[in-house]
Amino acid sequence: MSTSEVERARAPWRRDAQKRHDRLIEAARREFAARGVDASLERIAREAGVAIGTLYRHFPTRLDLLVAAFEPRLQEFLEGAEKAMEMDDPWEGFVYYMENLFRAQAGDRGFNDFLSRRFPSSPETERIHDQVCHQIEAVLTRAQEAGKARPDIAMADIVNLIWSNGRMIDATSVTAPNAWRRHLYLMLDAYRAERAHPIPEAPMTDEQLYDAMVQLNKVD
Amino acid sequence: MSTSEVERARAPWRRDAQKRHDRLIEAARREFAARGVDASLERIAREAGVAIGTLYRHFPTRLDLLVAAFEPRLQEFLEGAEKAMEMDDPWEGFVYYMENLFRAQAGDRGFNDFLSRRFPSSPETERIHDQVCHQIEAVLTRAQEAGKARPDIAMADIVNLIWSNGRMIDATSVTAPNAWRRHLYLMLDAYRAERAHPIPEAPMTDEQLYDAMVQLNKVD
DNA sequence: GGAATACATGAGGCACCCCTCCGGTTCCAT
DNA sequence: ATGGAACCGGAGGGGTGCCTCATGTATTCC
Repeated sequence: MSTSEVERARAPWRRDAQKRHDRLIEAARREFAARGVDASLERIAREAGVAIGTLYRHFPTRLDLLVAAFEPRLQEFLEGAEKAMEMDDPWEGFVYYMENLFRAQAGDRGFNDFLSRRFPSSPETERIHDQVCHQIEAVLTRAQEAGKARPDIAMADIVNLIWSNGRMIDATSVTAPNAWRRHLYLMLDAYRAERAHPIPEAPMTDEQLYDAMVQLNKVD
Repeated sequence: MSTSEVERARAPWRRDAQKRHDRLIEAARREFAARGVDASLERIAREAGVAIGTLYRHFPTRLDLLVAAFEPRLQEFLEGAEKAMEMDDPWEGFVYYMENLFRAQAGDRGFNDFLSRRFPSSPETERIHDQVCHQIEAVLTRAQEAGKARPDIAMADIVNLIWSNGRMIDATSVTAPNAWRRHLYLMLDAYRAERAHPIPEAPMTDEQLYDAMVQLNKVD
């Protein structure tokens, strides 16, 4: 809906091209959501009732299609994130942020993958990922400065939670679609400042984190 | 080593067959460890310097090869588990069990997958998985009865940790090979009785858990 | 040493997937 | 209404993987 308006404004497209473009995005949304970011492009084209060559004409790379398909879910996520920042209680804000994040992962396998990985070849997705990292940093720091979140954790630990949750969702989305929520609240108990116990390993550095997110693209 | 002795005793094999059998298992160990349980069988055969038909002759299904290849790592894991049961302090035992478990996952991508999934078609692996579930149940219950582990958690929650850790390892094994340990100790803080806050979702049932572990075979 | 048997080989069928390229089609402006 | 630009289709080349089976080879035992 918002997509077609924006896109239509962008260029004076032929009407048939516009129609196929829209159908491709719809099919991509379904397939990515159901099968993750590695979904078959040929299948998406088939699903959209369009030839594979046409898909490549509209979206030269997988990431182009990905970005177009995730737009609405990304907006939804960012709105929730903004709300978290505005909450009075820093801990409540942190909890709200995490629940919003985990829910976004749970709703869409593609978006789940998207949040877990990075795609160095795409400046557009890199920008989005940087933004999310900054959000996490901010919401966590605020909760720490209020004395509610334990001070010995870092952004990398939250990314670890994203990976954890991503896998939980892969396992449970069919069988126990709300299981992620239990896991989240259990994890939150680990992040509270009260009675925290020391951790015998340092958090990952920013480089390690980045490389690890890229690594997930290679893991089958 | 222990494998070849056992196998040699099992049947009066031709010497060349024995040699190829051993080479296949070695190659399988390497490949499963590096690429997970979905590693290419053709590649394993190539790696072993053997034709694909020969692989299938020795191991009619992938699971047959898997079981043969994981034998030593499974033994290692079970020994650690036994030690955990024998520790005096129930909480120490729980921690030791979890660290042993996570370390086993970290050391071998195939074993990592193996612990996260179930394979309904193989009675042999089902037996192993049942055994692990019982161990978890025992070591957790003991820590709970001693008042050290929070009483509102269940075996399913530990399996969630297995999934979480499995994904963390996929992400970090190349980049930050000890990251899983930090995550574990953070998680342990969530399991302590003293820190517990209520959780707004029930644990997964046994059926849900089983189905979820099977589901992971289908997720790409 | 030779026959019988156990074993190994690898081409080949099938099913996916990625991506390109060019002949044919559709649309729109004139 | 028609020419030319924009667009589309889909065959095809290259790759991976699973698994089978007819054919050829090695070993063992007499």
